[in-house]
Amino acid sequence: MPSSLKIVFMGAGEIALPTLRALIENRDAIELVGVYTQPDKRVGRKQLITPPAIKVVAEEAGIPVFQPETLRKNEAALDEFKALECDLAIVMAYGQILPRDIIEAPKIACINLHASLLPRHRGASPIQAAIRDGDAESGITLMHIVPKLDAGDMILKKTIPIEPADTGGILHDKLAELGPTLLREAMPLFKTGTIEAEPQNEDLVTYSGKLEREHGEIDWTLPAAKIELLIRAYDPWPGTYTTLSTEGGPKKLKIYPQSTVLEDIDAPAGTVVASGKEITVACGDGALQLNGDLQLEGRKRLDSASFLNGITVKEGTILGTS
RNA sequence: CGCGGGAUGGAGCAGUCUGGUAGCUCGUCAGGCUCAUAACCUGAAGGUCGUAGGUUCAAAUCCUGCUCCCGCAA
Repeated sequence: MPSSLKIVFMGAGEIALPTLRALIENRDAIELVGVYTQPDKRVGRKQLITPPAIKVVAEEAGIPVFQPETLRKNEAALDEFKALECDLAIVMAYGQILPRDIIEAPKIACINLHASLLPRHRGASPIQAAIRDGDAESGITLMHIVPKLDAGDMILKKTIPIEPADTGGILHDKLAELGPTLLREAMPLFKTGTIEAEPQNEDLVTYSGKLEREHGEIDWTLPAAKIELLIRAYDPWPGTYTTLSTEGGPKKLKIYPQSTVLEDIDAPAGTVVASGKEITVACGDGALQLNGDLQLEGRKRLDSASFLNGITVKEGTILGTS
């Protein structure tokens, strides 16, 4: 009788939730001995201490939760991890680079679910990068963890197409649902001990770093098609914005999907060339008709027609840093 | 007490500094024009100005408490 696998799950991002839930529901076949996630952090306007959703779900299921600030050069945390004596460590959007000692601790393997088709888009923002770069498809890759970030040999992949209406948020949710499926297919491999893995082609590697709010500032000198991708890729995080000068001074203007690329418009980048129920902005190549919601700093998010009822944006207005 | 903006007919805003008849864009309804229209013209309905108190002859406007929303920050 094969004893059930002892598993440690490590994750922090929302994308890991369906996978964690699947593991919890599958506790007949496996033994979930611990869940690692990020420490509680101050969140929101009120700066309330908020636990990660992963922690809430794990605690509801009665699974021990660990939230070390870091695992690097942390003897106590390392001993704690080893004491769990797990067979398998499953990592998904954990937000920490694991030191070698942790990687080598599990008896069978330390594996990672990464939200891209590796070797494309290693790093912290693979979902946004896939849309931003105009990829035709994305997916989840299951791989072995090595000390180098997202560079391990690949075990399994699941691919889905990127639809024209997909935003970072939509694709994120689709990929999150892929996690449990992928794991279900992979689990038998670990039980039998035969794991075939394919090395990544280093020539095809791309990286996408952690995104900050400032990355969402629109550079109107880019081609319209590029900006359209950016607006979709960065919704809902980090969001895209430009600057609109008002009587009260320059204000941040958030721009939400969707938008339409128009050809054959010749005007300086950032110029509003049409203003009706929506505004059209000239870009480095072509122009972009902003059909999605707009939101001015301090105001509510509005559909573009409502927004323009109250705030007039005349043709000829220049958006961006003035 | 992290910093800041806001709450005004159904929607979005102006008016607040310098108290004195409630205004704009849109929507709704009715009528007109038109082959026709989401277009255009005319008219109408619809507001205890977030909430509680204070100052005043008089408060959307000045003062104070409270609630809710949003931008930054994390």
